[in-house]
Amino acid sequence: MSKELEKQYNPKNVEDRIYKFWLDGKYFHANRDEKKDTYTIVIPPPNITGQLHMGHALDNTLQDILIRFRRMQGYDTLWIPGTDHASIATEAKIVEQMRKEGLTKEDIGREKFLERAWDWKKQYGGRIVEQLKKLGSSCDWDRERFTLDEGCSRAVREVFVRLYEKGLIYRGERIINWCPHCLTSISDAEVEYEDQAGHFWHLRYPFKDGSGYLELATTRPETLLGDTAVAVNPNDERYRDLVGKTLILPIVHREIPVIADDYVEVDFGTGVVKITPAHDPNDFEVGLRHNLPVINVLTEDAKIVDDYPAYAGMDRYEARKAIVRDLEEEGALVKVEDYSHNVGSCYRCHSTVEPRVSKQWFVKMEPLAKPAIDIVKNGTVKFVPDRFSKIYYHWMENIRDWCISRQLWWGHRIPVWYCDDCGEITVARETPDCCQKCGSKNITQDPDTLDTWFSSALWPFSTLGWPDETPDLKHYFPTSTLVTGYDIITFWVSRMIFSSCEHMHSQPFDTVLIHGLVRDAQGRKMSKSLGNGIDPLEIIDKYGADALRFTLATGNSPGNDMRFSDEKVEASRNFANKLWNAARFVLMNLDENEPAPHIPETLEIEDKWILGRFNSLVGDVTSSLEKFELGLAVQKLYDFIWDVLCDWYIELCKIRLGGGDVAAKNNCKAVLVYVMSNTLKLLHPFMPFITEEIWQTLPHDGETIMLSEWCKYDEKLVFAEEEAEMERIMTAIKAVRNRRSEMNVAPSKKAKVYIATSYKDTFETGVKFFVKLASASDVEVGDSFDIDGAISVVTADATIYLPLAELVDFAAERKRLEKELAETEKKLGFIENKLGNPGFLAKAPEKVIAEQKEQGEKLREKAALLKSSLEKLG
RNA sequence: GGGAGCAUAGCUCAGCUGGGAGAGCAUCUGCCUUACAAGCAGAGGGUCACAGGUUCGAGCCCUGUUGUUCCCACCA
Repeated sequence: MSKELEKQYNPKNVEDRIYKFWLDGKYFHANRDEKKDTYTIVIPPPNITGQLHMGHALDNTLQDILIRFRRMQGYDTLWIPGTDHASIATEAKIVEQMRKEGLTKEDIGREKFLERAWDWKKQYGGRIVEQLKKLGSSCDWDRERFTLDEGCSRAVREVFVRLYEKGLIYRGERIINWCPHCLTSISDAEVEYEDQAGHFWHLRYPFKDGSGYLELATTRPETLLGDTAVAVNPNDERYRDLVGKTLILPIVHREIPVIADDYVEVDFGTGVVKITPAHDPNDFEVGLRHNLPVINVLTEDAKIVDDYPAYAGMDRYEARKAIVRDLEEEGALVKVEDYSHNVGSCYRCHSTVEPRVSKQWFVKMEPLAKPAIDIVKNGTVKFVPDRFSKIYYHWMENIRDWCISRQLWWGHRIPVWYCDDCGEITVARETPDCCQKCGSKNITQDPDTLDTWFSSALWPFSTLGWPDETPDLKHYFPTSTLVTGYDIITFWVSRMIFSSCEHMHSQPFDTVLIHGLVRDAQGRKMSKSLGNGIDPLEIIDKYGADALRFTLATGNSPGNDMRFSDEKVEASRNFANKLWNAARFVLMNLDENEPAPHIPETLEIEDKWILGRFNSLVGDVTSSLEKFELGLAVQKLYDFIWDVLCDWYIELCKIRLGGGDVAAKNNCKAVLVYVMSNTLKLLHPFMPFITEEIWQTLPHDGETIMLSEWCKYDEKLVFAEEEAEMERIMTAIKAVRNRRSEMNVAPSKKAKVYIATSYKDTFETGVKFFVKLASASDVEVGDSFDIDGAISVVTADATIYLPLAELVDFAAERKRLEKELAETEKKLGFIENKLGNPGFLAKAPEKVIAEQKEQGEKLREKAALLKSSLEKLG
């Protein structure tokens, strides 16, 4: 024993070693104990392209806190780690990598491309996993999964086939969001909208019969090439007679009809809308209703098609300029206005999305959404904080069919084969060798892959072995808590919920704990383009993982964003150091063969006080954690360790530890070890490394703190009387310190202290505390004293005299006492007012009234003592 | 256009089901008191955005206003 610790805590000497110790001990591994209740978390799988950022650090810190807490509470805990193949993001990276080599996807072909992608995964997929370990994450690495691994792929195929067979997956020619840069369709959720400055071009389309023209406005004049009608509202008096007439489309000189449709707003613009079914979702709908032709004028990469020689090959914006110029020449341009409108862009590459008509696979959402809404409404799945369920409902209630096919190569290939002979579609779990209808061997698999979120939607059960009925699935599903940011509720959380309802007939998890974004010190979103991102690994390197975790947990309430700054991490680092030094103090007082933590038979008042305070802490921290109030829990721990344990209890212990009474010394050590060791347990989920390191050096039972038993609130450790007594003493000590400080009396200058009080026993017990903590040379306790030239310090329980006559300015002393009396009487006034209010006495709870009475009594006593002190001053 | 969050000490934020406001950092004063100067002991600093309302009592609940951030939405 008597291990020496360094004077300052150095996480670098500790963290990697401790993490290896945990891994070697297999402490993270879930052993599937059928007798225990389970607590399960699945990690939001980070992209294999990713590097650990502050968002991950926060997300995983919160998960690790919860999982460590529950593990110590005795649950059979499982935290499943894994990564996401991130089809669009990864493919973009590989394409970019190839571009630098002068290669394209088509150059090397699908097979070679996928080889490259898997190489990428091998090379970089493990990077973020290693970074999660640096953070201290206690994941069961033996169960690590990947969304594109064998098992997840089986789950994806199973789900696809099931939904197809139920008629919930269909293929259709629809207008979808197309990214002209990524060259793939994307879902509605993957489009980000923002206001952009643009223009409103007012155009006139002439009637074929020469009877004038219709004026309309557009933000995208280039789409005019694909116009197949012009629409007005059927109730619009101005245009009623014109419906059915024929217009000549400028430039193109195609004949198009004037149609009537409710979609057109009478009051907006001229009340006339050009209809381009191929390039606008609304126009597409109008086109369907009116059987309009769909004329596609743009290529995949958003250039004008060859059908229009004048503009063929032009980029959409180039074409816009050219067409506006030509419209002007033709006299069809009336005017141009500035106009700000909402433009959608790809969430991955931020190119402006192009609505495009194409054949895609969709999931029919309405039947899936209903049970998913119910399961939240009936409380089976709870959002924390609850307000996020509104976002969820809103999304689910207005949901549209989910476009799941992607024109990408990296991902789950759609399990659909087309027969080249009979045209039949074969949808199968296993790769078929012939057409299910005609038996032809000439079948070709659909070239597309599935949306990344299709596989992550199955994550809570695919990672446990589904579609097989594995023991893990039976034991650990449904999972307990999902921890994630509010930014992916629609992308991910909602899809896991409806997928689980559909395939598991149960909730995927009981609680969704939502956290906010980690912003920079100025409150800006951390982003690559701003270059204001803070690298968690650098922070860990500089301050340690515990300090980072503590910072992320502190002052963070569910759902709210937080700001991150070095100053905050410094404060956390200082706290770790404080704890470290408290441990050093305890250790240097221990002998070899010190017994394991226990509460001794004989307890002094200060022991009962600290045990009582500790016991309350146990209750507070436990209930806060159970309510997901991690920020509150960590604050309570900070306050207890620093203000209660270090600033008071350890100081008080020095009296016995420095004395000659061996029995007293041993009792003191026992309490100290007990409180320290158990406090470490409470702190362990937040600061796993330092708590393990210290716990190991203290007397302990068991191999590791992370498997030690979580403390329980104990009725036997309630010492209300002793706590009250200690508070009286502490209040008096603080008052003396305050007076001495105000008078600039150096701590080295000791003075005798006279305590006049009706709590004589309490203060007799406290004499040694005054000597130690209030610079007292000697203490005398009595009913009253009459000392000339002393300054008096008044609390509710005592008047304390300090004979520092040479330092006393009596005029100032009088002033000070008068001021304090005024303040006391003011406070007393408030309370007496309240107690004199019949409404208060009639309606306030007993407890509150009693508290107020007690407080009033204290203030009255204090006022009386102050008055008598003033009288004595003369 | 709809919805949500936030507004508390100079700064960053806590404040659980309503009982008279807290922390960290910063500032000021004194201390190397043998665990810790990444420390110890003190101090100053707030009509809890504004205006109403409910209540014996409001930072907390209700209504409105202002500022701010975000989400959702097919007005060309």
